[in-house]
Amino acid sequence: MALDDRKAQILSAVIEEYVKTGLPVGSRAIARRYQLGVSPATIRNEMGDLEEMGYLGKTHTSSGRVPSDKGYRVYVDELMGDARLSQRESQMLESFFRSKIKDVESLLKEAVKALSEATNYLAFVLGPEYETTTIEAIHLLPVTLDKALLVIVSDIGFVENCLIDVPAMSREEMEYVSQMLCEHLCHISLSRVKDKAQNLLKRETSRYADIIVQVADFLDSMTEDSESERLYMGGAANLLKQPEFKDPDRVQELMQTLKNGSLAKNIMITEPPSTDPAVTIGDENRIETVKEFSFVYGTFRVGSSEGKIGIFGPKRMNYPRAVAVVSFFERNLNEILDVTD
Amino acid sequence: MALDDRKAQILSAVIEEYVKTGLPVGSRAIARRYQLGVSPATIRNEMGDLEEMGYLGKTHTSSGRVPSDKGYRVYVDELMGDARLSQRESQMLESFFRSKIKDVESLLKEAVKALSEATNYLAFVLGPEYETTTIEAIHLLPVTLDKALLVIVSDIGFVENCLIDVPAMSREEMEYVSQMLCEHLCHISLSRVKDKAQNLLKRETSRYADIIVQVADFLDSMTEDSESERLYMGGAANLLKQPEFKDPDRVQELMQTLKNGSLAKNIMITEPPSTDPAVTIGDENRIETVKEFSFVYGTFRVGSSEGKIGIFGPKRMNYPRAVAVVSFFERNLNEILDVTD
DNA sequence: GGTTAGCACTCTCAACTTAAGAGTGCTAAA
DNA sequence: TTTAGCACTCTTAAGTTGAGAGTGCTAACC
Repeated sequence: MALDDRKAQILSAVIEEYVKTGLPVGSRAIARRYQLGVSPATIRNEMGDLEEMGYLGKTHTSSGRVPSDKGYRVYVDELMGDARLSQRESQMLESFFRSKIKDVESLLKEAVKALSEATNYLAFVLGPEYETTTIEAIHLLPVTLDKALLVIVSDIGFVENCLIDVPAMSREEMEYVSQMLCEHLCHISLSRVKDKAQNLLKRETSRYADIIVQVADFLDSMTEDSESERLYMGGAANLLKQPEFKDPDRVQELMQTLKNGSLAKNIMITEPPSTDPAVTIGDENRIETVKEFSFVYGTFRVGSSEGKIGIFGPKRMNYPRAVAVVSFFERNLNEILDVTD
Repeated sequence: MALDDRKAQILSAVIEEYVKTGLPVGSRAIARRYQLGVSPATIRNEMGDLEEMGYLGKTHTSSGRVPSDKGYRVYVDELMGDARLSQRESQMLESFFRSKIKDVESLLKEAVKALSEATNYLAFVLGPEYETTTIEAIHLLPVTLDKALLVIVSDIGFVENCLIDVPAMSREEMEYVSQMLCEHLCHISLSRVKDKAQNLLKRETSRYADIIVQVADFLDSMTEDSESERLYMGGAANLLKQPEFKDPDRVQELMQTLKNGSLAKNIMITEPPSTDPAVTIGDENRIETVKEFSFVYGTFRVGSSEGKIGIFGPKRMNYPRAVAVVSFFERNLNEILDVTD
């Protein structure tokens, strides 16, 4: 049985109604609120068909209908229209983007905040992968007699720093060490720079060996905690507003999910349908704990690597709007990161 | 009526029992589980007295007793013993502290994480105040032709950086500008450095004026968002485990409280009883939204200013342990920050 | 006089009952 | 093919009830 026009209309109506209210949708409600020109009984028959085809489900024998994952999928892919941001809203977000360009990291953090507020779901950014980024500059700056500040700038604008111990040395000498480090380690991807540092260490048995060891350690720690550190989240409290979280056990569960990095893992291992922004719905996700949720996310490029920005929320999500907003952020991020690069 | 020995024992017993179970405590339970050598009826009489004195309350006429804020207070001040961390635990935490010394900011973040895990409450650090810290060093580093990295190191080891636009200039010239900035702005507290920058600007009408403006802007933004940025929190999910958060509305409320900075505000305006660590209980707190909670926090000094580290949880808190753990963190933080300074 | 046993009384909580309401599926007629 | 009608199912909220826990009071006890 194919999805004829009327079935499509009814499916859309059920989903939109369900997204709005969170309650199972009955034939009456559809007939009343959507002018389809047929009686509840007819709609009932159609809904029966839709259920048989797997697009709708029931919570119990005599309840209204609830969309299934498959239902959401066909809705997202074929039925729903494009939502557009209001002029006012897109202007506000636009000016936000203009004002927050300080460095990549804080830009991404601010974007998360804005995205979560714009959608009322949890927003996240999965930062660009460290492995493929390269080191742009290394500097050593005097702080006190025996401490120096090591600053590492990557090609994508991330700046990391830490204090290291140094033997007492003159300004010029420190300058020289900086130069030396830069010469050997700059413009090399983070995944390979560690080996380079090792090599450098072998040749250099002088008083700078200790410094090189500390630089290498720091480079290590940069890539090491990348997994969790690269993920920024914001607006978790938004999720609690959803009626699906009336149950405190589920809240617990959700918090666990957020903490242990399932979000990031899921995005990395779930093959999204090839839309942009990508939408993965419920069971399509690969990590068990997020199979009750949906993702909408886009990709942004910065330098030679890429990151993701998107939202995470209940399957019962306003997809047209979610797609529109995420798409907006994706576009703007790409523009800005391209320019400032 | 004074708190004689037996009343004190019974009050302690009620509080400890209530902290354990979260349920109102009856006279039977006390008689059974604590060997006080008297019958439930006697305990009942004593509990009646304790209620009249304001140390205990009831949830309804024929329920067991529940500690009042005043009850907790006298318990914390006079009745509870000192808890000690197990050797194993203090060793683990000790070694954690040794391993995480990278820079002040990440040390504090890690401390929050560890503290929340050790106590199972929400942990927080209120970072040292920016206003009173001074600038230790300013550096300008070339990144690309028309961009430079501005790095500002404060006396307490915080490092902030941002990218700024610069006219094309030689290495030496940039070095010179760095020097110039440092000469005029270093060793001055952040609250006064903005005026200095203004002065500098008046004299300097050359091509560096634009740079100085950007530096001033950045200094501004550093102090500006200090309020919220200085507060690190961790372990919010822990709170959800508490039975008092079975009710989703309260969870909502709590999340709101955490988001809008009530924690920090409360600590700043609430006069704590002069113990160390400080403990403020329920109604003693000044911000309305946290009057159902307790704080246990200590002070650490770093450079010329100070910060707070502590936990936030329900009034029904294991105070002996909370005090022991927070005290441990406080001590260690002070030691480390004193040494690395 | 402090302590205790006994007992009536209060209140909560969980289990059960009930009635209203929403929704379905089926049948038969239009 | 559509629709009206109707019996049936299931949920939900609002009582109802009984068991259990706890109290306060009184009177007896040491």
